Amino acid sequence: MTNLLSRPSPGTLTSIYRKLYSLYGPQGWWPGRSRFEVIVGAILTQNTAWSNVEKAICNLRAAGCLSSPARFHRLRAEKISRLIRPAGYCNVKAGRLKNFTTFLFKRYGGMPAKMVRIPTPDLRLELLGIKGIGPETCDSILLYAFNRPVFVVDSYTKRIFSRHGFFAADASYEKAQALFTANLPSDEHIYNEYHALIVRLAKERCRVRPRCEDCPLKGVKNVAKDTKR
DNA sequence: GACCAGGCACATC
DNA sequence: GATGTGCATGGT
Repeated sequence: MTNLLSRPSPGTLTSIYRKLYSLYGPQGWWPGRSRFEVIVGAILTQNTAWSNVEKAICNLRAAGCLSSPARFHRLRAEKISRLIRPAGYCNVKAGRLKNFTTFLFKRYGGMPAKMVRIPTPDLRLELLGIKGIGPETCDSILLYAFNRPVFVVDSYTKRIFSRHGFFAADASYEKAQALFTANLPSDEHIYNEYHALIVRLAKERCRVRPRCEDCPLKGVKNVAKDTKR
């Protein structure tokens, strides 16, 4: 019971990573001045272009709302909604941000730094328990705000790697994630760059030329043994 | 005017 | 469990 179409040859995913890294270089993810700001960005970027998230974050910064979680937590949802308007879904996201800060204060006294001592699997479950934080947002927070070696699977990753036969297009989040964690060293730096590089690749090429002949992934050997679906 | 963008929750079947 | 829909704005 796997959605994997084939098991990649040893080193395949590493060589793709090297290829992308040599092509694009370090991506410098995640832009954010604090753990809290990274978390806010992770929620704001749900189904939203980062350029629009930046506008919302600028508004929050200018209003002094990101100087501390406490400051943010005191804001009313209506005010947050106004400030994050450029990021879209402002009412929904204002609620989600409030859900997170409510959790943060109830569980950790409003201090993200206190979350660093929690083991990754436990922290993951806690975050997933917050309404508005799904697998991708949760893993983005773990990786980019807390430097945990958790691979983030987004729609680009699914689209690109299913097209190249690594897993079925309808593979679950966990199955897709397992492909990477099982075939890469458990290294926060690699996961950080890999995800960012996939996004870069998708934005730069695949949207324009979905079947481009010079795709960087083309020619990378994937296939060892076929396995059942 | 259509489509897409660094998702998620909820209702329905 | 799978699928469809609402949520919203800004750029191309």
